[in-house]
Amino acid sequence: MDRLFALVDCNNFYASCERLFNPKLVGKPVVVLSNNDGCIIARSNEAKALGIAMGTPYFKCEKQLKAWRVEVFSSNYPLYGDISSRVMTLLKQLEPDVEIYSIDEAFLHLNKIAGATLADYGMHLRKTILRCIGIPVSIGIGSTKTLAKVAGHIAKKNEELQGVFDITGADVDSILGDFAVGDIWGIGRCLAERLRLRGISTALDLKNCDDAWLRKHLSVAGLRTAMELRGVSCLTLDDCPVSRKSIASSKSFGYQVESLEELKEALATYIDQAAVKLRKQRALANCLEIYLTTNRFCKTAAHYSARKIVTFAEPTANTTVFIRHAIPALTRLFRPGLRYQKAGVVLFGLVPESFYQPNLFRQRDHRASSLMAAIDSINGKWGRYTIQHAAAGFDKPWKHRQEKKSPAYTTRWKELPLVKASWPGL
DNA sequence: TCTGGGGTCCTAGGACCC
DNA sequence: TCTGGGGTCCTAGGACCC
Repeated sequence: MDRLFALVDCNNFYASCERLFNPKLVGKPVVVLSNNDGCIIARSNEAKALGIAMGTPYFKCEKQLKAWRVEVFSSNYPLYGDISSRVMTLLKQLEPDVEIYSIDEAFLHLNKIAGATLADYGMHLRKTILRCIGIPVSIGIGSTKTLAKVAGHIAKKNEELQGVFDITGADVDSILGDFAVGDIWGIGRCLAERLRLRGISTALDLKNCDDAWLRKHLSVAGLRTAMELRGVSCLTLDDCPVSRKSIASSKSFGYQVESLEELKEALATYIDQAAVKLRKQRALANCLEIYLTTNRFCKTAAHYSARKIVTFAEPTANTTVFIRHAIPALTRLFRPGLRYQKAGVVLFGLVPESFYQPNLFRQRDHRASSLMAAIDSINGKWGRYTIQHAAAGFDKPWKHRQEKKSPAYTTRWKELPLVKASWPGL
């Protein structure tokens, strides 16, 4: 029996999440901003129809959006994360083999079913998700992941398909001939431009390229993409989640920060966030990288960006150790008189907790891991920052902007949606 | 004034080894 | 004049993804 791939992609996911608990947004143009209310990262169909481009800096289009009466939201990750896990849980109930690819996409394995077309089955999945969760999805079906992605793209763009397209039953070459090379999964802006200069502008052109040429100019990844377009499956369904190889935390500041003290607070806060993720993954880090940067768009001052990697004597998940090593490194990178825009931390060289190798010359500090576990448990119960390192500061004035955030409807008791009912005659 | 954040993979080149 | 060969590991940088 042929195993086929389906890609389930939530339409305009963040904008759709905002609509779930705010039905007055239905039919209206909605956009969602990135962290720090910086750029537009999600748009409803109505917003797309107005010509609002993905990634536009908010400050450049704020007036225009107001004039068009576009509804604008800061990103609300607790909400999107929760809705995403509901969609994924439902998918796993409907199909056994599911790979969660991103917050709004999943790949599935489909089996050919006697008596029903794959498109019919896709339609059934789509309707079930819409009925149970309220999120519209597009579904693409193909013999490889890359072809399923192509099919998903077509399903989304062509209304008459009602959100589902099965490329296996279609004239693949004629579809690929109309499909821009830059829209292929794995071909980004740079490669698309490089290909275009060589006269390769459609997916069909790429599919028909010579293997040796592809290997040389686009590396193994490009060759693999072309193979997948030919129907040769090179990418498998990855249905057990792999542990991360690095954990990062960084954010732009709400204003340009000049003082070392504020940078220290911010960095300690980001370290704290990354360390919590690390411990959740039951892992230890061997290395930590810190970096800070001034505004790269600023034309009046030279851009400064610096980073420093610290390696530990033994892998750890202890926030105190991370902060103790990071602060001196930050102090060395700090240049007075500059206006810093962003700082961040990356924990890497991760190993599972169970792989911990004791240091011959040192005794493991078991009290530290108990302390971390206690802090995580308190913060888990009473909320983030209930207990924290003093180094992370308290007021955090440098924090990023989030001026238009909707409530955490599904993850905070205090922010549950209110339902108002009125009865005639009462 | 104001331009996101968090990941992965691949390659080239240098350092180093025998 | 002519300065090895083969291998590993690490890092930086570039490209991609959502």
